[in-house]
Amino acid sequence: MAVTLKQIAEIAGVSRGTVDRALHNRGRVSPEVAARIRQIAQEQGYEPNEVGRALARSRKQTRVGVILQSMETPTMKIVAEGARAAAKTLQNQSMEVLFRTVESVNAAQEIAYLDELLAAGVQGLAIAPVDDARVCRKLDEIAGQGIPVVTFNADLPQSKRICFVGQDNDRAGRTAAGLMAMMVPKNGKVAQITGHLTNDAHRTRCASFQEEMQKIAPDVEILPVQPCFDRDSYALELTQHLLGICQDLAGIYVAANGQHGVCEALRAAGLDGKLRVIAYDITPQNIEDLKQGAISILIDQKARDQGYRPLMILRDCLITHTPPKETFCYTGITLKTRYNL
Amino acid sequence: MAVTLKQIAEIAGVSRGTVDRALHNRGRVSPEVAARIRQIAQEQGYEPNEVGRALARSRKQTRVGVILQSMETPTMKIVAEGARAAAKTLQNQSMEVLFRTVESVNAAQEIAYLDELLAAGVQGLAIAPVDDARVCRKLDEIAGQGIPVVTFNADLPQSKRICFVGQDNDRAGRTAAGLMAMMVPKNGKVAQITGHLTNDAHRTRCASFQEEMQKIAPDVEILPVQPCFDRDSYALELTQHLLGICQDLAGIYVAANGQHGVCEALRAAGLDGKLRVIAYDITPQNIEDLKQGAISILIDQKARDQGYRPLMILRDCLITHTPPKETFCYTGITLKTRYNL
DNA sequence: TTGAAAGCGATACCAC
DNA sequence: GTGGTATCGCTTTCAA
Repeated sequence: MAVTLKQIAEIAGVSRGTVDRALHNRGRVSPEVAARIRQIAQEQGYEPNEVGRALARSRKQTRVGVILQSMETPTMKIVAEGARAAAKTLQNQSMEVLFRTVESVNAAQEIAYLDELLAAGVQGLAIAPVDDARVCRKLDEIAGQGIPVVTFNADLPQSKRICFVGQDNDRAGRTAAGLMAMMVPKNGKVAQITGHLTNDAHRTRCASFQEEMQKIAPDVEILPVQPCFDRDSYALELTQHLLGICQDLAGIYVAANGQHGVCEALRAAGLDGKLRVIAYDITPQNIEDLKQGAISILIDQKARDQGYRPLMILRDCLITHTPPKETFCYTGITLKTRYNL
Repeated sequence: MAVTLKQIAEIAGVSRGTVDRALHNRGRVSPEVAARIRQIAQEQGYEPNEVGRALARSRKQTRVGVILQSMETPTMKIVAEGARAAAKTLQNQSMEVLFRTVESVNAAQEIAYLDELLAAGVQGLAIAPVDDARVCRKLDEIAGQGIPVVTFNADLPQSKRICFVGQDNDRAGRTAAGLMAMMVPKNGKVAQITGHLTNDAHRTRCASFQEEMQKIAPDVEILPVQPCFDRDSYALELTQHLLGICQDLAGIYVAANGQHGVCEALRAAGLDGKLRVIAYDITPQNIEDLKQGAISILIDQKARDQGYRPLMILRDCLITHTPPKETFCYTGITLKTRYNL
């Protein structure tokens, strides 16, 4: 059995309260006594029992808020699951988590919920933010009150949030390039379809893909980025058009939504499985298209972690006063084929 | 705040002890009272607080043993890390974990350690077993005493272990095939290098690879499996020989150790990065060869999980009396390129 | 069959 | 500055 506070107190000939204060720098301990206690703790290899701590802390509940947007999307549903799982774990500890979810993209709603959560007395916030200046300002205002804010899934880098949890789109784009380069023949052509040209994540995924492809596979011709506005119907048309004008198309990089449109176009042309398609996110539809061979490889963003980790970060901030080590807390990039779903 | 045992006791007008006995079927409670208590718990949505439980249980320590073999290998070192991490978490709860490690493959040593742990009074065992009939018999003997045994990393399927935690070699082989088929040109040739023809994992990885390749890429010629006895030097020679006799070699599947030998041969021939190499396990050397482009894709076996999960399974067995749901508890198959390490 | 009470390890508040 | 003490939620004797 590991040594406990009580044992250290006995060895030092002081009370447990004093040991606690000394070891956790809570003050009100004379320097000499504190030093001696720390010395003993060191010698005995004292490590606080997290279970005991959690239970003791559970009298003083701390309350945090979570705001999720685009709840209708499959990815955000997984993110939400992760957040709920975290909330459940933390409930057993000392944290209460208040959820607010918004459908699609709605800055006004997010701001309203922020006010609501603030009024409910939350001491920390995790938010999947809409890319909107007003939301950004609001977050800065909240952060100014000393309330830690964590962004997840999407970031507002210019805001005063303490950290961001989500995908590294630059690496994701390069990962896609690395795979594409290994899968298409020299002198093949590769098309890029993205969601919105104005979306930061989408832009980065394409820019990095393109840059990396030029570096590692200069002989492969990269066609210009085509936005499909995250719509399958547009993606389908775009793909059909591409197939028409470009005989030697060897691969399609789908940086955002619209994946199924691409797959349908390929299927209609009898080309599914013949071209290499790299796309993002494990959604039911994508899984289907992966299984049927239309999508070659999916790049996944560990959506569950994106919901789970922000709450753990808030716990560390609020309970153990440990700020996150990194401002950018990237969730891993995982690769899925039909064989390792 | 969630409802507690105490609150339920108040509502039911009985003591906490009675509620506890009723809800956890510990007996010594009249059926009517038990029914009423369960009813109330249901209504109130009672869920036991895991932190409270863990703390209360920590007075009665339970002891388990872990035996690791082939400790000199990079993979097993990672497995060991996972086990140590689990031990640390469990220490805060109610479990003491005794470790025994053996270098290379040594059935006699494993058996000696099994006896040692038994003598130390372990109530559960996790073991990375040597494939040896005596070890198998010993495990059966232990299981016969009612001590749950979990195998990990390698299995003894014919033994009475309650479950196995490790890689699904069949799926791993097929995953490799899926990738290889997408990366090599039609009519290319693919070589297979394995460790030992007698090793079950190695054999399965190759057989499944081959079977799947024939199914999805019948035009690709698969060369016969060559064992390199897990040695880089042999793998190097084998690869050089292959390159000599086979001009249109497009890929090499390395099912076991010897990866670096393959990479060196390719490098010497100026072919690193030109051929597709699929290999197993994230080891420092493999990471290096992946970064330098000699290895195309690594299939990883989540070695950490293989050490971590067996101990959690033992905890569930011994503390909450929840047997594992699955006999084969496969750790995920993850794919790594130089971009998503 | 039931209740009362001690205790797991840590925290926090209140006296002194 | 320091010690004493109640408490978190649950388990487990020990009496009754």
